[in-house]
Amino acid sequence: MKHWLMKSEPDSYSIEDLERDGRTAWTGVRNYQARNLMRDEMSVGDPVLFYHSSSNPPGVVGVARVASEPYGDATALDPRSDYYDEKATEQEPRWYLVDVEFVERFPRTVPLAELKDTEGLEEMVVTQRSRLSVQPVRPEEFEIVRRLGRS
DNA sequence: GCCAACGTTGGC
DNA sequence: GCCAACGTTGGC
Repeated sequence: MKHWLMKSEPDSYSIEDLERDGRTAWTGVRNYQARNLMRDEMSVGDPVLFYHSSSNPPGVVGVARVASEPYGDATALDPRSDYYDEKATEQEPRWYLVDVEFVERFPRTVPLAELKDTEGLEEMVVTQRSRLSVQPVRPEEFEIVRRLGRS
C-alpha cells in the first residue's frame, strides 16, 4: 500500500466538501507526473493526506482514501469544461483520475510551516517546494502528519 | 500582487 | 533533441 498527498484549493474543493459528498472524482489534474502517479501507482485503499493549497495557512487538513481504479478524466472531453483538452478522446483519454473518499477531518490544520519545522519531514515532497499536486508520501511521514493533525 | 520554481511548447 | 519563451502554481 502506498501513501499520498493530494492538493486542492479549498475555494474549488475543500475537505468539508469531501466530507459532505463522501466521495469525489479527482478531476482536472493536467500535469503528467501527477497523472502518471494516479494512473500507474495508485491502488484502491491507499491513504491520502488532503492538503489545502492557496489558503491561509496552507496545510494538511485531513485524510482521504483512494476509492477507485484509475479511469479517463471525462472533463477533458467536455468543451465547456475548464479542463477541456482537445487532444483527449474516448479511446485515448490522455488524462486519468481516481475517485477519492472521505476518511477524517483533522481537528486542526497542520500548516506547511509546521511540516517544514517537524523532525522527520525534512525530505517530504511538499516541504521541498514541489508544485506537484499529487505526491508520494512515505509511510513514516504519513504517520507523523496524522499524529500532528489529531493533536 | 509578486515572483521563484518549474513544467510545457515550439522553433530550429 | 536543445533550449528560449512562455504559462502556471502556489507560498508569501
